[in-house]
Amino acid sequence: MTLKRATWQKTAVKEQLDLFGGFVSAQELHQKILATGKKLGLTTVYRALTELVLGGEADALNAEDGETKYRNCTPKHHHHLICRKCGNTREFELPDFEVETERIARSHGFKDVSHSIELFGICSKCGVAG
Amino acid sequence: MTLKRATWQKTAVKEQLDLFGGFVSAQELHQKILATGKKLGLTTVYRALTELVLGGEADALNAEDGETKYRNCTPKHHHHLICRKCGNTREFELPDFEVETERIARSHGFKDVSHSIELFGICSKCGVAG
DNA sequence: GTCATTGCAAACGCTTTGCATCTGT
DNA sequence: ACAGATGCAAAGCGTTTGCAATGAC
Repeated sequence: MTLKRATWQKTAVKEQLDLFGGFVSAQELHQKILATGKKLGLTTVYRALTELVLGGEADALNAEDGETKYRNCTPKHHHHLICRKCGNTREFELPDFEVETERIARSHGFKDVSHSIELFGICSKCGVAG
Repeated sequence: MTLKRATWQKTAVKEQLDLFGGFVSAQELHQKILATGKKLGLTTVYRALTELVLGGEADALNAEDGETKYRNCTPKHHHHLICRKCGNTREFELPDFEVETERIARSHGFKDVSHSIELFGICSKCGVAG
């Protein structure tokens, strides 16, 4: 039996993820924790994040740059609009679509559905220059 | 100036991508081409795919397993419903949503928008067993 | 004949794993 | 004290790059 133990490292990871709010890569999170003066291994951050995702306390998303980004699970499900040039992200909600995806999945006999919706574009700042 | 040259390798990659229809990883595509008797390097497949994406002839998507999947750019934009257990995929369309995403992006000052929508769930076959 | 393209192997970056040590319970 | 957790270093995996040979133009 794999019984979980509370450690300050795991607490630090969850705390920083919470504090950050948006999507962060494991490595960025690691840097942020180190910056607070706490010293812990990158491996531990990965393990803590995996644990959080499995426990439903965090979401994972595969970004375009190949990194896996994590975020604290928020009660209100929202999506991201990401600038291809500067990487700046904005959040938006899709109340109707949440229902729609459920319907589509059901009609195909799928259940226990989750969805990943990301919009990529050029933001107003980068659009002027490029 | 980087002027493009036509090679049978690039043709083979585009041809197989076309023929496949859905999302394929570079490695899968490489295997498929080898299976047709043509011999070419994996590197070449990656380079050909990158070229196709830049040229707007193919789309790229970062899958959950960390691989980058490519597909031929189809006039009719559709999305995927993927089974978490068996990996089986089904396609669906979201005519309304195509417009909706455009609207959302615009309202945030974004332009030149593309979107990635993937639904993950448990299909009927796997749902019975598991 | 030139110069982009190919293809192998080595390099890369992110993530995972092996294993000895440490620590929460 | 025991079993899970940590952290370093090394392995793993998909992808990219360096460079000599090749082939399209």
